This record gives sequence, C-alpha cells and structure tokens, in this order.
Amino acid sequence: MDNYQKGKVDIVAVAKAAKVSPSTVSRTFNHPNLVSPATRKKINRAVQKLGYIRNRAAQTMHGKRSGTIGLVVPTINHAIFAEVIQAFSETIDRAGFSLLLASHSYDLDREYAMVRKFLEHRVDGVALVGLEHSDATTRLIEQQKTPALAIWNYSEDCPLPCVGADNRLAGHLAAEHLLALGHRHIGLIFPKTTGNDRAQNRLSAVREALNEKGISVPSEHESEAPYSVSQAKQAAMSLLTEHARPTALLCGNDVIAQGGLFAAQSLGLKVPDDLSIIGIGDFKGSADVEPGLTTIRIPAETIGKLAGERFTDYITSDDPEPFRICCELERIVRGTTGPVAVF
Amino acid sequence: MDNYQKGKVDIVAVAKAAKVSPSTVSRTFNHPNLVSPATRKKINRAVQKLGYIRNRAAQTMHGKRSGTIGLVVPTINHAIFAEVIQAFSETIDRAGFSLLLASHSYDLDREYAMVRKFLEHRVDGVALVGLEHSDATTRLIEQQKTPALAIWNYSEDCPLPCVGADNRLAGHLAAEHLLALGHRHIGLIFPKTTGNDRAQNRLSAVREALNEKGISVPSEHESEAPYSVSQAKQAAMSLLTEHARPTALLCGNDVIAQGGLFAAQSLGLKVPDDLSIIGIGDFKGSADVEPGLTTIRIPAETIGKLAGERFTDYITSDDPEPFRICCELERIVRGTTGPVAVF
DNA sequence: AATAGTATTGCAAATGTTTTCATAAATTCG
DNA sequence: CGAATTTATGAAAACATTTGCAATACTATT
Repeated sequence: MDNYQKGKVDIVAVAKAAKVSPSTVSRTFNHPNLVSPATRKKINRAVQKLGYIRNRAAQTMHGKRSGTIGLVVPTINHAIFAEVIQAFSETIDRAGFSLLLASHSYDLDREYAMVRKFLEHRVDGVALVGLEHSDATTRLIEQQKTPALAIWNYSEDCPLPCVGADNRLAGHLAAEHLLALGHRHIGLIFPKTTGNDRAQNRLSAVREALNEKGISVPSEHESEAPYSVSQAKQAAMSLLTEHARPTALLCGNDVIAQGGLFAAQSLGLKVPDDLSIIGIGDFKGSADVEPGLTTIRIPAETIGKLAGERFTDYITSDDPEPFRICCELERIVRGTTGPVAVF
Repeated sequence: MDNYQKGKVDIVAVAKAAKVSPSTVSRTFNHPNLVSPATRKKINRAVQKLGYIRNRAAQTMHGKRSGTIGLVVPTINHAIFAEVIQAFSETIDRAGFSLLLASHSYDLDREYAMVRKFLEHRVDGVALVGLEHSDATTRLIEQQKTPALAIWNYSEDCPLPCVGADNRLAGHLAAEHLLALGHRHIGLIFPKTTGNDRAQNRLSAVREALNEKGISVPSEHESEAPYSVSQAKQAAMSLLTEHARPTALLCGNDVIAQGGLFAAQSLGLKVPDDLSIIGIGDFKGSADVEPGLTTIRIPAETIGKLAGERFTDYITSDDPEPFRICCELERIVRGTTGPVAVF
C-alpha cells in the first residue's frame, strides 16, 4: 500500500499484502502445487493489485537459470542470418528463454568480447555462428563451463554441439550442377574468407570439384565481393566485361548471385542463354527474381528452429547429451542456369 | 586456488587471491581511482589468473543498471527491421549495453508479453516499433517507470520519446510523385493495417492525396499483401490482369514493390513504359533490381543509430530529457517510374 | 612534532529471491 | 479415537555484489 506508488514492489510487499510469508509467494511461482488453491488466489490478487513483476536478477543470483541465451552472429543485417535469428528467437522464447543478441562484423576478437559480455550476464548458453573462433573464445567457454552451440555449419568433428549444414557439400553441389550442364569456363565470386569458414569451405570444395575435371579458374575470373547486392553487381560487371567471358557464374551466396544477375541484365546478357548463374543459400527473394535464381538451399529456418529446440533441451536437461545435427541441402534449379551454349 | 577448478570464482575468491577485501575488488571495477595503483595491479593479476567474470545479476540486484536494453520488433526476418536492429545493437553496444531482442509477428498481445518478460530481466529501457501498442503495454511501462522509446515512427504528439520518420508524409510523397507524372489510374498494394500503424498512416495519406485530385481507387485496383516478395507478386499478378489495368502501382513498402516489379516483368509489361511502380522504404537491394526501384527512402540505419545514441544517453542521464526526433525522408527516383503513356 | 587533512582499505548491511528445514494443521488408517 | 502421514506454511540462510561508514595510514602544514 505504502510503497505501492514507489515502484518498489518486491516479493515481500506481495507477501504482506496477501498476509503470507515471502516463501509462500515464491512457491506460488515456482512450485504452485505446493501451495493451497486458496492462498494461491490471495497471492495472485495481491500480485495483480501491486503490479508485481518478478526479478530475474535475484533469481539468477540464487543459482537459478538466468533465462537468457546469447547469440552472436557476424551480422544481423543480412537476409540469411535474419532468418536464422528469427527462428531461433521464436523457438527459445517458446521454451521461456530470452535472446541476447550481438554481432561482430566478421571480427573474431569482437566475437570474443561479445561472448564475454554475455557471460557477465550469466547467459544459460551461448550460440555462435560457424566453427572458426578465436582460441580465447574457445578457452573462455570451456573454462566457464557454459553450454555452447555452433550454428549454421555442420562438421562431424566439431568440438561443440552443432546444428547446421555442410558448406563443403554446398560448394560441391553448386559446382557439380554447372559441370553437368557442360560449363567449363566458370567465374567465381565469393566473399572474403578470413574469419568466415562458411565461405572458405564452399570455395575450397568448389575448387576441388573443378580440379577433378581438370579445370582451374584463371585469376581474372575470380572476384571478391562483400555481402551486398550492389557491390557484388560491381564486381560481376568487371568480371563479365573481361575479354574471355565465363559461361557461368558460381557465387558464394545468393546475395552475390543476385548482384551477378543484375549485372548480367544491365550488360544486356540473356540469362541463362548467355550466362548461367548459381548461388548458395536460397534466401528469401531468390525464388522471385526474374528469372528465378538457381541455388543450393540452406534451410536457415530449419536450422534456427532445430538449434533453438535442441539447445534449450540441452540446457534444461539434467544430464545433457552433446549432439550434432546435419541439415539437408537441396539443389533448387530455377531459371538462371542452363546448358552451355554450343559454339 | 581450491575452487579454482570448480568454476566458482566470485569476488571473494579474487579478494582472497589478492589478499584484500571484497570491497576493494569491487571498487577496482567501479571506482578504480579510489584504489591505489599497487593493489589494483595485484587484483588484476588475481582476476586474470582465476578467470573471474563479473556477475551482472548480482550488480543488478544491488540497484545498479542491468546493462540491457530490450527491443521488441514485429519481425526480425525482414530487410528493413534487420537494418534498424543492426544499427541499434551496435550503437548501444558501444555504450556498454547488451541487446535483448524479441519479435511479436504484428500481434500486440505478444508484444505485451515480450515487454513483460524484459521487465522481469530488469532491462534499463525498452524500445518498441511504432506508436500503436496495447493499453496493457502502455500501462505496464508507465507503472514500472521503465524508460521507453518508440522507434521507426515519428509523431509530434507521441507520448513516448521517439525516433523515426513520418509515415504519413512518406505516403504523401509517393502519391505526389505518381500524380506529378500524370498517373490517374493507380493501383494500391499494401500490407494488412491492423496493428501496423506504419502501413495505416501511409495508406491513409495516399488516399488523401489522391482524393485531393478527385481520384478514388476502385476496389479492384486495391490489394493486400503480406511482407513477402512472392506473395506480393501473386497479388500484383491478379491486380494487373484486371481488364482495366492501372498505369501505376503504389506499394506499401519496397518488398511489395519488388513483387510488383517481378509480376510486371513476368507478364511481359515494360516498366516504366507500360507500368510505373513506386515503393516505400528503400531497402537494401531496391537500388539494384533492374530497373532500379523508385521509392521513398526511410533512413533505417540512421534511425537505429540515432535511437541507440539518444536512448542510452537518456537512460544514463541523471535528469533525462524526453526527446522526439524526426528523420528526413527522401524521394529516390530510379527506373521504375515514368510519365504516363499517352493514349 | 603535533594537527589537520587526504588517501586507502575493511566491515557490515543491504539488495530480492529461493530453498532447506522445521513446525503446525489436516487427513488417513487401523 | 489416536497414531502416522501428508499437506501447507514460515523462518532463516544463502546467493554475489555494492556502498556508507569507520578505521587506519600516510602527507602536508604550521
């Protein structure tokens, strides 16, 4: 009553208002079956009246879970991660957890800083994108015995539990598709690979697949582009105006592929007749460009959802079992790839 | 030493290792100038050695700030919000805060639930998208005296501090542009307006602008589409195959506009000769489609950044001054709009 | 050298919960 | 009906930190 106005409503205020002890109030929240329906009702009325909101900080301090999970991504502003974040967020929310989110712009030192910050908040678990992390980060997680999860990549010898797809396979599938269509002059546009094992794995698998056919990519048919349609378009423009134009473009992801597509269109090239283009990812929107983008689908939503489910299980379980989940890739053939033109 | 392995490293463990009192350790973190350089060094060594990580939950309980800011968005998986989230996240991170993120799928009751959850975590502030919220939410924020911020929309009579753009103006500018080009038969594709004051404001402003010119939009030239290129494309397809086709399409946002563009292309319509298209938002990628999308630019990144800066200032200030910031819109004329064809 | 002031440190209380243990009341059973 | 359970509640300790106050040690001033 008195401190009703002051916003200082704590569990003892509620207890007083309901004329019971704080213990009973606490129990009403945590083990409702241990308190009689009558008192429960009294307490709920008091809670309602005072506008009491539980203080998780105090619970956390007591050794209960904090109810937060930290997720550190390279960047939020990016179709595919946004999709994973969304799915992950929704799933852990359903399990009663809140999401602490941070991004590190592909800088593994900043990743370390973010993880550390999250540990200060006593997150119940921390999820990272990819398998490549700084030693400091690995040590930190290890030492603090915080449940950790690698998301997005799958590898059978991943030291952490992981939920993701096999990026090497993705690269391989993309290359295979172009080769099967008869392409031998293939341009490669990939993002920078430092601190980005996804891109790295894809690229090296592509190279391998091409090498097996005795194909090597001349350096003027290789280009680096950041995660941006417009910059990728630029890169593709210059690559496609080389004197010996490749017959196909294999792009490290769908954003780059879209850039490639727009570049081709603005150069007046017919896709797929003059140029085939394949991406990796199958982002939202890739299906809808004209022509639809051929790509290797990475099931971002599934990954996010599965990761959320399994990780919360893992965290709440008494004897957690490590797990590794490999999500299936799918080759989605749409309109941007076709057989190589005969000369 | 003993509990070094057990991960139970707290401030008193550090104190013991450094042979000082816990108070001194605490002070080293919070008021370093109050402790002598020599002891500070001792303590830092101990911290290093034991791998101590401060416990924010305990600090929070003591009345210090929790160091978290909650952001509730309609959806994460969505170009424009992703951009705001990214900018907001980075900015508050720089000020030492962590981001708690949740989405409510345009359901204001879920928004309430999310805000409540955040209040349990004792966030230092909570940011919401838009100005339309359930009464319960408003009451909750009011009653808990938690600093709150409305993001994305600007309105001069907003009850909360806000950082955003004027969506009515956005709608007006879009309509004006088409009218200036001579269009009189204008198709409208907008998202559902319930619980989405952005869309609502834009749409009503468009209607007003058209009415002023004595133009009303027949119902067969109006369509509703969710935030999805492909579904918008569907909607546009059926709208554009009506017997009396409009000469221009005004779309509630750029995603829908892209759908419209692809629909036109796949129907063999020349843009902008046969059909003009204008969007609102200027999302990443809007510049890069072929032809480039004409749109009203809403500076998402600026909004996120400004919001983060001002809000953290507001939270950390001793006597916080409410603020309202209106971010400038910009008409970006690219290739999808042109003068109406003469018959 | 004595005094006043300042810099550095420690003690103990306080923060809001949960949980163990103990106690009291109610119920069951022979 | 009395003993044995079971059910419902409360008291108090514990969680990891911060901070006001007090105490000590050091420095400067006269």
